[in-house]
Amino acid sequence: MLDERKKKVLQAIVEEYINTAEPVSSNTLTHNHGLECSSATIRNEMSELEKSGFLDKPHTSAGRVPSAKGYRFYVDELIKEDNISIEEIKYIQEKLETKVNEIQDLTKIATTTLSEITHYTSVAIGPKSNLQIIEDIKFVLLGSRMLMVVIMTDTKLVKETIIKYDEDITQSQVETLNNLFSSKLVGKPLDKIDKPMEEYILSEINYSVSVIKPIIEQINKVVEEENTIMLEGANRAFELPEFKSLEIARNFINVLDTKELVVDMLNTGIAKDINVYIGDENDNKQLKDFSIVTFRHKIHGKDVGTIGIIGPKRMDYSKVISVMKYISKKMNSTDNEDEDNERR
Amino acid sequence: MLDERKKKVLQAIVEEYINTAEPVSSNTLTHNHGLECSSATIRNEMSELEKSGFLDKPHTSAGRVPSAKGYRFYVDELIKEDNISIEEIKYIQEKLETKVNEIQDLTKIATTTLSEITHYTSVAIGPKSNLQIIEDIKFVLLGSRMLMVVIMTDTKLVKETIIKYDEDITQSQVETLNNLFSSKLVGKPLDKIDKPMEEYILSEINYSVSVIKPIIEQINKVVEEENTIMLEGANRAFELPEFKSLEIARNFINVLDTKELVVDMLNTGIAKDINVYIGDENDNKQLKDFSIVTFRHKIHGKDVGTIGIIGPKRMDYSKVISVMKYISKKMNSTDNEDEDNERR
DNA sequence: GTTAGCAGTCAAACTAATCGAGTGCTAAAA
DNA sequence: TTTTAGCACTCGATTAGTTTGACTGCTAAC
Repeated sequence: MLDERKKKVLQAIVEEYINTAEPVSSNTLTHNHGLECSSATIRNEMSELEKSGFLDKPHTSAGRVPSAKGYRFYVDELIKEDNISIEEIKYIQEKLETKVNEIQDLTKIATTTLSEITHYTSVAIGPKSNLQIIEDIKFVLLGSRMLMVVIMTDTKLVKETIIKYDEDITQSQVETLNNLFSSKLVGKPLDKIDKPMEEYILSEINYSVSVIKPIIEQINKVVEEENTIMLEGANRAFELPEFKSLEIARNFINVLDTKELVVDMLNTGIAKDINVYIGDENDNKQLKDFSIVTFRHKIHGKDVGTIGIIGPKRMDYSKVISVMKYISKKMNSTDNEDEDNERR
Repeated sequence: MLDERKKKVLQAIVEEYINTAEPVSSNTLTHNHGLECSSATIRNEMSELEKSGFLDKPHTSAGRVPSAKGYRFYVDELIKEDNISIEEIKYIQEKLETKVNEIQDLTKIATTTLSEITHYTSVAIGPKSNLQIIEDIKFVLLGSRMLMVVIMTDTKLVKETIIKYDEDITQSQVETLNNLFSSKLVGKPLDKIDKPMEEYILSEINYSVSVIKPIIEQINKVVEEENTIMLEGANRAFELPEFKSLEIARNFINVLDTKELVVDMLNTGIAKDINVYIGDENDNKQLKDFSIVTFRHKIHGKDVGTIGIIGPKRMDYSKVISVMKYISKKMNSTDNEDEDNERR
């Protein structure tokens, strides 16, 4: 499709633009990048690249900037080597080796590290509830009138919720609840308790509906609830020249402030190890000026969360992708060790 | 200190500036506010108010804007009546009557409502740990290798943490832990477990240190941990004309993104029901362009959290303070009902 | 196919001129 | 003594006009 030199020119333009945020002129390329030809030749190449839609021109007498198509080609075809330093690898290793007890903590660490190294804003959410299997469910009485329900899934995600009663709950009631709920729900997907199941549970138990009802309500509520969103380095975005535009800044804040948008953002696209959405490839209009790169963290092949980066279209894709690849690999290997431990 | 007319003029300027965000001229006041004198007279008054430091002038041929001292006087002396509508009262009542099981949920609702009504950004944090008394502590085994510790305090705040083991934990171990820890810690302040106590616990128990150590570590960690920060309506700030200045916008994001700053912000000043910090009254430089209004939510006279508003210096103090007063009153009365219930 | 060279383009930077909202002062009126 | 009308003055904001220079695109020679 594109001959070797055109590829080189495109690559040089993308990389130059990523660094400087200024439209790239034919001259800059002859001087700085190892292209063995004159600016006139480069102009010809640029002109053709523009015709085929890889480049845009802000106006006649400016240089060229990559179009969405240009970035896409760059990401898909032109990034070859990993762009990650030994120091960065060491730093990531160190961070990810921190001992954690809950997956959420690991996700948090990964999200922070990702933002630190790439200097972009990173976000993360947990897995969809109904993809998980309930592995254990326990009731705990706090004081005499607060009852906590704790649910653990096969991915070791722990959800808890509290019900407050107007009358005392006895320890023997708690035992009964423990037995009943674990016999009925363990092994089932973490999902809303449906009517038949509710009826069944109610029929099985010999005391007040007023105790059981709120429990089921609360479980359904906590299950439906989207997982907490983790957000790191939102302030870093403000260092970008792109943020001089108030509209862009506002869109950015708006997106990050709207839970649904972030969830959407992280949930679109499932196919590859690492997903890249460039500018208007995103469905959401407010995201048109941004690019998003995501990956899914898996345990035993099951999703336990999605971590992503949101930055300008002019994002340093090669760095972001490399770092993400490494973190993703590292997180999987950590899981495997755990798995091994558990099997021992 | 200030005669009646000067007060009137100052009040008019503050209110006009709050509405328009434009420097206020002597003319505007004669036309719109019930001041029975000419613009010349007002100019004389303004000039004197400026000399005594209540007003600032952006430049010679602009109108006047209130200085920090001006706002302060306005807040302390000139706001008389409540500025809250029946609709707003109804809305708040409705929201705060939502049945909640945990205080955090109530705090969250209050924070959201506050932001919705005032159109400013609101933040909240929980109480300082060591001010609370442990009322119950329970251990729950999840699966065979995950142990959850749940602590409830006298303010009904619930903290939980998880410890992951490499070997199985038995149910009888859990019982022993339950007995030991509740006998030792219930009634004590929610604080780090000190060395002597640790020694004592270790000496009392007849099985492996490797089980106990991580528990104490985790408890100490979760106790030290600052409470989650709740943040509502950060995007609303971007509607303000003040945010045209990139520096201000960046400061704002920076503050909200730095946990320590938000905690600081909410923790300074404890004296009054409602605390107002105007511009550089704040210690932190990054807050110099903002004002902060906070109040503490109490149960049985003990702090259970601080809720605050952060907005421009040109904040609608009368509205914010009125709404906050009402929410604060309402939250306390809700607590009292609970208290009554519990005593019944 | 490449390149030197030159005309043409256009945003950005600079300059000058004008406008007008607002003050401060003075002197007369109340 | 206080208030007010009136006028000169100030100074940022706006507008228009000019220059600059970083680009491209084309042409013609290599």
